[in-house]
Amino acid sequence: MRTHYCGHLGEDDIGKRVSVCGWVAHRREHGEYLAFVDLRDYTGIIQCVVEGSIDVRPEWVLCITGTLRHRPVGTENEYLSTGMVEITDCELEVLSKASPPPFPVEDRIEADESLRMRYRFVDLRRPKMQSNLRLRSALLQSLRRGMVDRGFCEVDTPLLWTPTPEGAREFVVPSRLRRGEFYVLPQSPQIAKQLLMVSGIDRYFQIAKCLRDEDLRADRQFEFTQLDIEASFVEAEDIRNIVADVVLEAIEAVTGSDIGPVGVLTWKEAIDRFGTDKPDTRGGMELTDLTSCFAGTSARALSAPCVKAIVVPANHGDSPLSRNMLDGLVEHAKSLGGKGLAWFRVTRGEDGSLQLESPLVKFLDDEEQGGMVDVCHADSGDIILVVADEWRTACEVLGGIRVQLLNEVLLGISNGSGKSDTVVVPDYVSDASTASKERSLLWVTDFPLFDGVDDDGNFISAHHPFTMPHPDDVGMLEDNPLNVRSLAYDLVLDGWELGSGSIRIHDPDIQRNIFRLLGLSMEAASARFGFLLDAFDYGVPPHGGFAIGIDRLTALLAGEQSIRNVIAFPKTQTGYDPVTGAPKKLSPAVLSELGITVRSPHVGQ
RNA sequence: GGUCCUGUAGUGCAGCCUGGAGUGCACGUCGGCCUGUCAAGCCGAAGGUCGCGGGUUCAAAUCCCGUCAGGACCGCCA
Repeated sequence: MRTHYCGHLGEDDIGKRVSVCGWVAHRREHGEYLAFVDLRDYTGIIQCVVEGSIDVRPEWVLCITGTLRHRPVGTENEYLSTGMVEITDCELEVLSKASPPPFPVEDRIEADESLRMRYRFVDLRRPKMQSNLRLRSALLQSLRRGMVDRGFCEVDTPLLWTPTPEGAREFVVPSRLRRGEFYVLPQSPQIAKQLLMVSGIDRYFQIAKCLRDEDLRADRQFEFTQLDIEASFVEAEDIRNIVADVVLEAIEAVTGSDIGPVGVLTWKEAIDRFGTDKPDTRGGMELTDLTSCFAGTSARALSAPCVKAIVVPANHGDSPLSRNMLDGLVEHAKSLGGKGLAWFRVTRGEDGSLQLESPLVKFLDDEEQGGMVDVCHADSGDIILVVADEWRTACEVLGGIRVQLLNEVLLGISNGSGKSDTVVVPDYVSDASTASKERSLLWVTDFPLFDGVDDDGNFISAHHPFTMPHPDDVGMLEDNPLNVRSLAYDLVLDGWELGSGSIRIHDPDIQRNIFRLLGLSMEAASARFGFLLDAFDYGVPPHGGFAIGIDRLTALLAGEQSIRNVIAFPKTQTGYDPVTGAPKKLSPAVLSELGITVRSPHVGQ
């Protein structure tokens, strides 16, 4: 049926009789004797010349057979990859007619997202979405190749699984054969892959679907894809090197740019300097510590165990933020859990000295004001934003403000889908290269082992209960557990957490101790994942692993702000699938067979 | 569970603050004209539950309350 793809035709093919298949992108009729049809497939668009009148409409599916020739001099189209040639003497076969599409199949038209979701099959025809899906495919292929080349063995693990202790809500699947009992869909293949280490698989990987019943976000869907990795007889450094190599290779393969090497920050440093455990190190505005400046301050707003600041640089000597924007930031700080946000405008007084303007200035003595300006290296026109609180809260609130400023106010990051006003069908490789620019790729290491204490006084795993404590800190497990670091590490790209991993506990004594601190009795532990503990009795190698979020990596490389744009059929924020209408009610017969009675919502609460 | 933004013709918007006839723009659709366009051009036509419900008012797209849907975020979540 087809001899060539539309976008592949070029001057080398001139003179050939060709057949192309695709969708009508545009049609231009010039009366009775001349018409043009632009036919589109995923590779691009080719112009076909029809001498006579035609009856075709946009998005009809055609097979066009004709002779390829040079376009007449002066009619070439430099914006089209096939713009030097055209198909003439066309025979048109209509393979399928089509209703007018609900929105134009072009990148340059911004269609409403809910409409795009409902007609996803049309949306995916758009060149940008095509390039996103193909970028994802190329990325997966490269990652898989990288793992296989390093001796990793791809193993499938079950989707019908058992509850595991990772903390996220799980999707539940009723059993028909064992009425009243349930499977859950895995939040990750974590325990399965640890079992595989006991089995001597040595190096495992899987491109795995993970399912978590948690609220959705721009970077979170119920179901997402991870490159899941586990290896035996390794240390954290080994895992990190493998992951870094594979990821850098894959990024270079699909974008053409080498963004290595991968930086390293400890968790404490990341929080201290950037106020987040997933810092985007681009854009400056690191956090400055002002605690010592306000050690004995009488300003109640700044009297706290920790005082942190960021300096927003002057914009051509002028204040970078209006009063309105500052008010917005104060609100944002509160929504992030801060008590507030203090701001100070730095100005130059009549005598040439730097002065501060702020509602708080009257509460600060000269030494405090001068100290703040000095420590911040602030200059006229700058704005100093200050949060005073416990160390972690102060850092994290200011970190959230920093992200807000970098994303929305200062950088004005484009979403990458806004196209220029050309008709070039973007080639996914070159498009991704354009989007890559400068990147911030780094490891965050030395996470705390515990995140805090729950209401019952038990410690909460920061990662999961099988994470190995840092060997240097094991002595603190009894006296000072919250300061114990773990052998867990995250990979962070441009401020997005790309993945995380750890060295696992393989020593039963340490594991028992951790369970105890987590408030998990051995009975409770063995009820939940006794099969893993059993397995560990039969010869467990030291092991550790990692998991990389494919959706996020693809979105970043594609220049997309939401992973929905790199997933073929995503769900909305309320978990609805606009294409199929899922989730739906089940018939009483089906429910009965499963032994399930549905209580209507809002009853019995 | 919460905060914020959006909802007007098939599509993308303007109108809303400051109430006065569904008021307008562009694209698309349909019809006509047009032999080198490429987001073709020109002429004409059709196309509306202003998301939905209630309230205020002589009068509501506009103001108020509620609700639904989509989105961003907090909580939650590797």
